[in-house]
Amino acid sequence: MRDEKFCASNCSFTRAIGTIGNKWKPIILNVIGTRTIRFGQLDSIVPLISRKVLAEQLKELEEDGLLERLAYKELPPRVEYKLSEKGLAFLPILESIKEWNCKYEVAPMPGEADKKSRINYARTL
Amino acid sequence: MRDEKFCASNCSFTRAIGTIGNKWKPIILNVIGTRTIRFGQLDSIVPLISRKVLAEQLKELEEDGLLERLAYKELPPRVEYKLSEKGLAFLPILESIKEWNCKYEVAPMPGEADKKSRINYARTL
DNA sequence: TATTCTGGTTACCATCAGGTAACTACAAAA
DNA sequence: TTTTGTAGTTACCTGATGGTAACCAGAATA
Repeated sequence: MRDEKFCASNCSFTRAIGTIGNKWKPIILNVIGTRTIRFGQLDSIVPLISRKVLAEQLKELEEDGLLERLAYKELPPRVEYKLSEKGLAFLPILESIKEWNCKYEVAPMPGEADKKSRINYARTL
Repeated sequence: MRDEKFCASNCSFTRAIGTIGNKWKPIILNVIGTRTIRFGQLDSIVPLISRKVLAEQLKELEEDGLLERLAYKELPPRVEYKLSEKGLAFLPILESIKEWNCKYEVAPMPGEADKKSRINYARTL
């Protein structure tokens, strides 16, 4: 999921893209935002993602220092995720992507059809 | 390459990620920057990308309004690419990703080994 | 006693991304 | 006459991605 060749580049930008440049990580970071959230919540809030992929992404985000994972030794288990300082510092970038897209996106809904089939990953969901 | 489900979301942010949230597009946009560049130049400047994938990405970027394509009716053909207003407006976001990564990236080169195998996508390359 | 609850992991399988090599057109140069 | 150069496209093939379903522990609940 992480691109190993990109991550091995001597270019900082390329390494950054190798780390967070896939489709799920920005979505997950955006969904978490400033809150603390459990695995099961993420699994139900982020649509279309499988537990397997979600677990992979969370593990990589933690390894890359964007995410903090708190596991409570209980049964049934409880695990909480929240953004680290590095992860929080990435949120303004996500905000500027939103602004950029709102400003320049053309014809977001040709025909206004099948609104119900659409997905919503907004943090407010 | 574009994620069709994301692009069909009713969430603007999700659509944005569906459009530019893959590993090649930020790299290509960064390499082009503010200059005008030909297909063959991109093909040789961006390492590890195949002509096939490069052509796909450029076509999608053009369709999504980030890129302008100027084809001269000559033989052999000449085609020039440059960022549109929308594409240029995305460059500051790439800059902030660079700053973010420089600030928070940890241990970019464990052991300082095999520097020569590293890739460089910097615009100055 | 059987079920539920959580946060995963594993095996298996299908789809897809992406690489390579060959091919196109046509003009100019060798 | 053959080669070169540009900007792709196409067929083919392989390796990665990602989905599904089953399974785990062990306490609490029914």
